[in-house]
Amino acid sequence: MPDSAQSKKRGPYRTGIRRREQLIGIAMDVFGEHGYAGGSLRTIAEQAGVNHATLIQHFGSKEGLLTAVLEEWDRRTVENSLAHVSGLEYFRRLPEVMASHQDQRGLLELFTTMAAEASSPTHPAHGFIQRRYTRNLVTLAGHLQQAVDANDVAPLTQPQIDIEVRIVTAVLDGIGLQWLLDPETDLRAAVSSYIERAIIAWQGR
Amino acid sequence: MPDSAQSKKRGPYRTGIRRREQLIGIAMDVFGEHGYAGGSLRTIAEQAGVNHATLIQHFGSKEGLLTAVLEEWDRRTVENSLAHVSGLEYFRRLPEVMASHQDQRGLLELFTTMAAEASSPTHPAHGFIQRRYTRNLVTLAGHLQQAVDANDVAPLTQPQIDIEVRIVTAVLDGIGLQWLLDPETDLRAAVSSYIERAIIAWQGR
DNA sequence: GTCTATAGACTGATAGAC
DNA sequence: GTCTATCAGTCTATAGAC
Repeated sequence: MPDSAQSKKRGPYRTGIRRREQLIGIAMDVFGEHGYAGGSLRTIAEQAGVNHATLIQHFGSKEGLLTAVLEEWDRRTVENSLAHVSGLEYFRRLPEVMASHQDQRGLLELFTTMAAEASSPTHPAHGFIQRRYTRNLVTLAGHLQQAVDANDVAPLTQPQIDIEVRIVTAVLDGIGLQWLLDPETDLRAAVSSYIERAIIAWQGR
Repeated sequence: MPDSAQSKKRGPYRTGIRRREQLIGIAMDVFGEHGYAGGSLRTIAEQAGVNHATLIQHFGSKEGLLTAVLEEWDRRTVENSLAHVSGLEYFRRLPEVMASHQDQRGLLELFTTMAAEASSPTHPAHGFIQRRYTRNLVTLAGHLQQAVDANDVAPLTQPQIDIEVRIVTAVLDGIGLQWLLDPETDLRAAVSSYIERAIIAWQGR
């Protein structure tokens, strides 16, 4: 397991970082399953096999842990799937991206639960989720605009683009929720069905 | 206000019922804003100006109160909007129905938060929400099938119908969430935009 | 029908031993 | 870096007075 050269001097430092990542992973599952208010530090600590005070030591507070969890989630979803893709191809990839969530139910539970909970302005993650959605809409709008510029689809006004990317986002969120509630739901087929029709509609004007 | 004939004998009974309805209404707001785990009986009782023990007396337990809230929400949304409409007309009404939610933010918050929270099988409302979604999908599928039978749209297989109504539901849920996160969102325009395109796609095969 | 009082468990957080 | 011990606060629920 240990690197032969550096394990003795930096061992403790390494284990600290790894422990931190492990704690974040477990917190993701618990927050995803019980929400923020319903997921206690003690529950998370128990599943990790550490004391609940350790969590405070690492993250300062419960809200600090939540922030770390959200940043990790952001990092995974961004780096994960959609780099090096742009324009219409970006949208064509979305069914595949959603289908990949089926292997990580906890992540999708976290996202769905936090987005709903954080719609209340008093929730600790409210600002984070708001910024996250805005950024996502801007990204999607950029790719659709790019498709327009490349003549892959017919021209669209800015308000039209705004509505289109909102609908795409809504379909992804809504179908994800339906899959959580009923795993029989064919995620890929539903998203694919919508995207294909949307692209045809964008092209045919 | 009181019925002249019976008010004296049944007065206390009446106030009990009215109080119960008032408590349910306040609980809807609190659960909608803080979720189930985050919305305490004390907070609800405080906003109602009664003791928290009163809530237990009325509803037996916190979960009993949640059940009462969900049933009331179900009753309102069902009776409210879409009776006496069927087939394609049912879908054409949806943008208007969603737009009407803008006057009752609390109800939409409740629905969104509970649906997400209850995706966890351990949540008290899990079964209720599952049945609610199934029933809704069946209703939508029935109206789409009716449109097919009336030759308002081209024939669709059963799996196709299933996917179509899932996408419609997803759009409604997803756009609702976006409006909660950003009240600038044009609910009506987004839903209307999707429904119109969907109907055109259903017709043109 | 609503109240006070209280039980008993759980919460997030702090201090200090090792 | 992780632990135990403990804090004050909050939770749901019960019992009984009025």
